[in-house]
Amino acid sequence: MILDLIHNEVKKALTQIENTDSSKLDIVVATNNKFGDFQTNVALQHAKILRKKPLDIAQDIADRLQSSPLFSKVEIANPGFINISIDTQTINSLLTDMSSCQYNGISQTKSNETIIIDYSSPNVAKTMHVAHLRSTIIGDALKRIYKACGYNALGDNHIGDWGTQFGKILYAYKNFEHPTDIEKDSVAMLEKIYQEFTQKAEEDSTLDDYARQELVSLQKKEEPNYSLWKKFISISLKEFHRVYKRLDITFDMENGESFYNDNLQGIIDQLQSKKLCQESKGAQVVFFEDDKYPPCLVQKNDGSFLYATTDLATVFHRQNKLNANKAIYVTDNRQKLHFQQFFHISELMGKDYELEHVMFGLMKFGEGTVMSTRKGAVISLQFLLDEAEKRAFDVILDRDYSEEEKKEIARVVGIGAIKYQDLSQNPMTDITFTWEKALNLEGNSAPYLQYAYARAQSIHRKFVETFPDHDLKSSKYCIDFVDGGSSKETIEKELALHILMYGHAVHHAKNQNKPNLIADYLYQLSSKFSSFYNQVPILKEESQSKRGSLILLSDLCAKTLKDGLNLLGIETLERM
RNA sequence: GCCUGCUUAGCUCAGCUGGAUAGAGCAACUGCCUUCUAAGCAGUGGGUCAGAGGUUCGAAUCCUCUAGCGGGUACCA
Repeated sequence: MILDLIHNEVKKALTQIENTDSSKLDIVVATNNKFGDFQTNVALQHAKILRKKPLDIAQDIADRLQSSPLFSKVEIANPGFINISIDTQTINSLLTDMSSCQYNGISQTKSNETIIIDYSSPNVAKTMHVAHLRSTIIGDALKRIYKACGYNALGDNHIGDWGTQFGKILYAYKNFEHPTDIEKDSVAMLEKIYQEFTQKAEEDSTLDDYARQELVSLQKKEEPNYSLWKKFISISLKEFHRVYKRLDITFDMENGESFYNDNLQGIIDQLQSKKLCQESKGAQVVFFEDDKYPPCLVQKNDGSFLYATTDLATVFHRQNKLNANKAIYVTDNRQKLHFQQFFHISELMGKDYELEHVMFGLMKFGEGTVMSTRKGAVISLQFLLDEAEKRAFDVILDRDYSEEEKKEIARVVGIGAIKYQDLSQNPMTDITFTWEKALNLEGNSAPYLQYAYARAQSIHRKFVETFPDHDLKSSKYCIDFVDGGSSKETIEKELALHILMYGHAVHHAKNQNKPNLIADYLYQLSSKFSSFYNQVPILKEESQSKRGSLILLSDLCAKTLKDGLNLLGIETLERM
């Protein structure tokens, strides 16, 4: 909002000058406060077009900006920067606007577009482990961010509930020994017999044939396989949902792969009638023009379908039944080619909305952090969360809270820390898992942000207690920074300006599908608040009106922290 | 082979469509708890942005090449 304001003002000035192009106009926060609050390099960009010296152009623009009441100072600097200082009255009025804004300064999209976010997607009969964290948490954050910007964002959990592995599981379940009480410790049991099957099949390949028979029987919906399959799914879902609940993750729908079974043949028919696929080595294959991508199989030579087929069916289900305007898939970057292929195919088939693949890097494991399904040394998500909560609990062990409060604090801090360490990193880069980092509760971590919030809330409580007659509703922002002001005034203004950038940060994160941009913003916000906290004792401020202004600023900062953390799916605490 | 991604401080990572002195956290070191919560604040040290060219007023960022590491590449998802 503040940027839009400046943007419009500069644009106005620019249009008064001939042959300028305001489409490239970019306003950024000044890199150093000696360069004012914001800066732009439009003059430099126009030097060539206008065939003038950049400094002259900058001067011309600056002259036109001087008269704006929004700015207190407009200066030019070599080689052609324009440095803009915001008038404190402007800041005060923007803060007032933001305080009363129900969206906390996040501008809302006018189109009521439906965005499907496809994330998490665990496989039935497999334990969720740390590597599943990324898709789940990033997808959930994206959904929250899109919603905050006014979109109709829907989460879909595309569960892996179909495929060849079920033949193996069925065979193993029927023939291997396992606890009869399937409800107990069940996913672990299913996983165990699956591993057992894999081992035995290495020695005895006839097992694979038996598994195939079980699969065919399942595909024909024959009993008992069909019922068993349903049971495996319900057991798995039950366990997944326990984890989701702990992580505060929700979905608007959970259409697993099997949901699309009845549409798969239709996809092949369509591809064939449009001559998009052809038979090759007994399978149905899509070839791309100029061999842009390697061929993509949509039906195996035994007639069964593949990943790409299901995904194509999903694309058109979302188009026809959900009226999607956009679908975002959150998966790891190894699947890049697959997404390129089926995105391209769906384009040829007449897809009429936008598809986007948000990829993230692999989770790697450092020394001493073994990660192997075969060796059974997996770090389960449950275990990781338990550890995080334990670590958080230890920090407050001696504090004067009830046992129940301590548990709640440990829960919020522990889960928050796990989420934050993932979300604060650029999704694209590989993430190296270490216990040290995952359970870090200091520095740039969730507790740091939660702590800033809790401190602000604490001030608020004490403020109300100490000044019971103070009417907060009649308080006004009165930041009155003057050039060369004290460090108190400087940090106050810096904090205010940063708060005003919240809406921009959220949209930036949305446009790039990078929640870490919000994490970054919030870390800086907390850091500025912590400095402010140390330098400006609000309750000691003698002027009543100034005191009122400071508490409003602290409150707005707290509100923004809470709002922003919520976008990352991280809870806040009133005390910790 | 072909396609594709990565390489920034001792470690883990930011760095937006090119902009002013490349930033954080951890680790190390120095101060600060009778004052709104020290999960904190203030500060110090630490860099050939893998290497070489190019594009231009200006490059960690864009282009080309080289090296190292990773991922993908027809019946898995």
